[in-house]
Amino acid sequence: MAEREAGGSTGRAATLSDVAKLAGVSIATASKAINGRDQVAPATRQRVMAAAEQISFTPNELARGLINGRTGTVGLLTSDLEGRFVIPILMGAEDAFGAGQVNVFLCDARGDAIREQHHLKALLTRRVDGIIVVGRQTDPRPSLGHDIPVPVVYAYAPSDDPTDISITPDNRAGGRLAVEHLLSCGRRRIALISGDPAFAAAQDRAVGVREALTDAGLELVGSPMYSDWSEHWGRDASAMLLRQYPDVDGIVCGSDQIARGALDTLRDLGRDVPGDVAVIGYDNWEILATNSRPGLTTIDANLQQLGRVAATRIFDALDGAGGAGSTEVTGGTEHLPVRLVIRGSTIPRR
Amino acid sequence: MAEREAGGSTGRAATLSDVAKLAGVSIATASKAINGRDQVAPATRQRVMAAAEQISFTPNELARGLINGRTGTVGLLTSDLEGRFVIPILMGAEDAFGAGQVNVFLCDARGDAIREQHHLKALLTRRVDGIIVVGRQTDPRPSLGHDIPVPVVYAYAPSDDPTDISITPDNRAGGRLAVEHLLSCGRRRIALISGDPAFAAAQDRAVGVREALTDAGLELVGSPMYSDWSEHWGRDASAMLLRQYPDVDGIVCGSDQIARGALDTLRDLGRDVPGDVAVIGYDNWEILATNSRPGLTTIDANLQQLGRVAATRIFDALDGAGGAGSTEVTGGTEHLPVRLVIRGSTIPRR
DNA sequence: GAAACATCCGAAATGCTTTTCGGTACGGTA
DNA sequence: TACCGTACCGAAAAGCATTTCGGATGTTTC
Repeated sequence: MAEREAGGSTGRAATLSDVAKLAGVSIATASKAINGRDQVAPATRQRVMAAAEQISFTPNELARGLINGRTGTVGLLTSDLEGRFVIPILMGAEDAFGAGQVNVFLCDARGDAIREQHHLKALLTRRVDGIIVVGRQTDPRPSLGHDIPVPVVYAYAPSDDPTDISITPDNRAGGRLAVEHLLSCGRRRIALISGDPAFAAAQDRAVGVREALTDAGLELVGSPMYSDWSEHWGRDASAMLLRQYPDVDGIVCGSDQIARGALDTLRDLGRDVPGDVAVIGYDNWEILATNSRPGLTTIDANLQQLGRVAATRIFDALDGAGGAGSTEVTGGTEHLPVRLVIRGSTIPRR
Repeated sequence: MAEREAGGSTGRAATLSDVAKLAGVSIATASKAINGRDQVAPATRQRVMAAAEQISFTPNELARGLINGRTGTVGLLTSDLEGRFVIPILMGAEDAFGAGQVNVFLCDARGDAIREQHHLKALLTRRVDGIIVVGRQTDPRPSLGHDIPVPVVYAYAPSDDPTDISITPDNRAGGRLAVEHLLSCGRRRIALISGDPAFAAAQDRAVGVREALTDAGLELVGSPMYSDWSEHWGRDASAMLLRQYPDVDGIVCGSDQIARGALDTLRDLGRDVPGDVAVIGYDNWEILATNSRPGLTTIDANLQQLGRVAATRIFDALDGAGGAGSTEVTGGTEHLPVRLVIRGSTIPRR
């Protein structure tokens, strides 16, 4: 009886000893042959490789991880329900090394601290090489603490503990970039509509906006308008803005959603974009930015790059800790540059 | 010298033998005590647990997986760049068993078959218990084949091989549901604006729409309008529609994006929604559906449920294959029910 | 007081790969 | 012919947890 191989879908995976037996060598030799170590005669290597191919042998990464202490896996801990931030960051982390070198466990804690602890424990149990914590705001979040046996990197949302390693987009530079672009489009009467003022993102971007205006010898039209990050607010705020300052010719929006709302209102009021008023958003949320009329110029946070850097920091920390050279991985918050994406809402197209 | 424990961030993780030594028992006893097996005196168990707690021991899941052949991990293979489908499916898969029981490797192939193969190989190497393949369309996709040593389930996009296990939302039922809802709102002159007719989703939903209308003794106003899934098309199509059939009182849209475009045009033309015309979308893409004016009634594909079912099928297949009972896991495409989400675009609010 | 029995614990094998180190065979040298 | 070096190969341990089975207690019963 034993077990049938019928479906092929159940056959126990081939092991190295199967390969060795088939090739007529010892397990040790098979291992060396497959992993390209020397100490193996070319003919023998050939034979082993052929055998491995024949029974489609793939080394068991579990056993491998057991030995060398590295699993080549990383845990991504998030509460980003939309996946808006986490997916690009994940792709970046995958890319940091060759494709398939590193695999990522994605864990969604759904904003629940208990669930986050569960996931954390599960990840440690699986011996991930490191953990990337992704928040959905750029406000500092509580640190996971320092009694974790693997490196932890905080991405997007920095840790509130300055000795942790954090990587976050440079919102201030983003604010500057937005204004500088509007200025280069010849705009001089620029207003700011942003989201919830309790968010660091709102504050930081506003600082950048102000700096750039000051540098140009200008001032903001009216005071910055804060409420929430929604399209509704974008619509309402821009209506108010235009009633009070009809000669505004540029609007910096704190998010693409707000910008969408602003575009809506401008249309309703018969203002031409970008002819009368140029509008710039923030986030480069494709679904919003590319479908608006006109397309939305916006600031992209380079999240993929952010993921790449985060993964790199983890393995830097590992190598630093293990090696004798002690490449001292220092904590602190690293601000990554952002990028301007130009579409029709600031520069006429076609 | 040896190595310092200073930071605490480098200390080699505790092993079972550390616990055993500390508790003054053998490794075997420590294992039994921690895993709640009997054959251990209560007092001994206490002692072991305390020791484990003290040095914060977590069992090495790699070693565990090596023994019992199950790793408790699942690979999620996708090309869904947006993460719009894959995130809910992932959450469902995580939920299928208790939190932290199953961890998911998320791999983004970016639409590249080569990269997909790389990821597939990497996942097998890591001895995942199964693989969920998530497409971004409901059109059948090429099967990964049958020479994979673990169960494979195709989610959202079914496999083109009918002997594979596929799980996909019931688009036809969705189409019916949309029309039935409009009918229940008293609409009788209903039109359909959908996306790319080459997509199965477009066709299936249209079939459902027609069926429901026929059942009610009605016909579609005009012929179904197909082009792409964008807001632009939604705007243009609805403008054309209203020019030709000014008395339309209900529009079924093939996606939320199209519906957004339609809402835009209706506004521009001074039609009241839902007073004059009711609009219903498809997908329940929150960012679009909740921010429109009015909020968009739409069909939700229950993706989280889909992920849950997919994960369940994998472990069913595993148990079926291993067990003697042979719970015969048959292939085929399973259509999961969808759900109506009512907002202001069909029923006046407030 | 001796035999039968239940209880609890530990040595050792298992799963799979890597690595070290000792061993074999062969060609060449004195 | 006796010896040495080289090039290959293999036995065995290590890495960690689980499980089986035999052994060591202590308890009950006749």
